[in-house]
Amino acid sequence: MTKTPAKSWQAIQAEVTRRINTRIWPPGEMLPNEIDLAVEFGCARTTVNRALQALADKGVLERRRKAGTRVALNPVRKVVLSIPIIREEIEQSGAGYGYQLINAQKLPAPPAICDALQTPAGTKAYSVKALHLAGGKPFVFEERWVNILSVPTIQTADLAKMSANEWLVQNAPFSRGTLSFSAIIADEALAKHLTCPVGSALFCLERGTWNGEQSITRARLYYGPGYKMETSI
Amino acid sequence: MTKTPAKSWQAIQAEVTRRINTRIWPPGEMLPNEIDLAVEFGCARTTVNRALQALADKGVLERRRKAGTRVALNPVRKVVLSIPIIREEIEQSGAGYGYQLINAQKLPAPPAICDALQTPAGTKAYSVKALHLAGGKPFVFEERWVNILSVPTIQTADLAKMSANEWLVQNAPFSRGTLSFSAIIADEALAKHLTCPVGSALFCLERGTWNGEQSITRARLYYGPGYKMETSI
DNA sequence: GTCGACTTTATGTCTGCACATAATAATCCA
DNA sequence: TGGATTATTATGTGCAGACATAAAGTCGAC
Repeated sequence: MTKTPAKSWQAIQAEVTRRINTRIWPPGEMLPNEIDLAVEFGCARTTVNRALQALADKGVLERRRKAGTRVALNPVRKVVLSIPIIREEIEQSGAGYGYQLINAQKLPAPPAICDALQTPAGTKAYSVKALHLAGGKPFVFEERWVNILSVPTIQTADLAKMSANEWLVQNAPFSRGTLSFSAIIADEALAKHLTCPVGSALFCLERGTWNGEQSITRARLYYGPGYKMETSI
Repeated sequence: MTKTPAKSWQAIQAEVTRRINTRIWPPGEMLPNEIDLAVEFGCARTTVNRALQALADKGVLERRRKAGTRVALNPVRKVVLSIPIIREEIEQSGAGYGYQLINAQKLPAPPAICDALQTPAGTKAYSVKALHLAGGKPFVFEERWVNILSVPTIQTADLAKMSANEWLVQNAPFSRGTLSFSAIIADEALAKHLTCPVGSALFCLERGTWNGEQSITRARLYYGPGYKMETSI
């Protein structure tokens, strides 16, 4: 067996990845325990542990106490997706960022929203509609409901100057959230806001946030036609 | 200052998260260095380091040598998205999984594909079209091109029995890949395959994989109307 | 004053050791 | 034989100490 001199845990990670990719350790294969690997690599077990844990986080390895470590049968299931901050995303593309508040008002929330916000049916919530512009053109249409039981102060915020998202980030902490991606047909209202044809396919990102058990907000971001959200593995 | 007895790095992570959420450390705020935190928490610096690193990985903190650690201005940008294995996704929903090969043949690849596969324009590639069924109904339509310069053996694979994805996972290792999500209008061909109306909005996942500098495959998965890809933060 | 070289500092990582924990394997007893 | 108890084992985590490294700050030469 070839001696593999390793310096850092990243080097070990790379070597393990290489062995997986070259099928030295095919999917499903058990790999030697940390102590043996540490001996082989000439380093401390802690270092091996760190490398393997990182790979397990990525979903490349599956580890169980006592059972040991094995190569995941379905590699590459987990991807780190950076949810772009709209402003940054636009500015990085070189276009100027613009923001336009369409309206913000307290309204009786539709049943689906009351359900999502966990408020009694018919409760009022704060509705915010806004447009994010790239180079003066509509880029994302934002449709948001804010739970005024959790965040009453939003009603006094000047959302024409600061986007609801930025305001919430600074004023309403949250502990967990959900995200979903879907495709949706542009109806007349959406088409008008995004100045695109009715019937276009829009990429939709829906986000809900909670602070503990309290629901904060629920937002839908409709991206203009042709938008792609990209990431790499 | 209140003494915070901490047991594990997860507890420290939780405490730091709490301080961020409650604005004790607002966005942009510098936090004490690891040594001071270790003293405060009554643990080793290693333990603090681990907690903070985990938070930095999540995008909650920004760390730079010498500069120190600060609360990220734009929290929660990074999300771990588990790309569902179609078969598992369907089986988990309780529906039976079905797979149907539509066709697999060597064809001159369109320019966009040659470009993506990094082969000379007009080169032939292996085209695979297939359908994944949930409970007998079309769920995902898969349109794939495989680089036969990198993976010639795919031409002899029996893709009626094993999906191209599974075959590739077992036979063609890759070192990196790209993913993109978008929304697309169902044209006649797509509508026919997915038995949905022409003009439906389809969620589209496009994946490209490479082994080193060699391109392996490029696939598009078209999900039926109404599909949502979900994750939580 | 400006540019480089040196110092300082906070994080990054490694080591060796110890003990905790989960899950399997082995054993024991009814 | 079968079910519960105990041992074994691989990973999970903690600690103290050391050195590495990047980057900000400082100081000196010109």
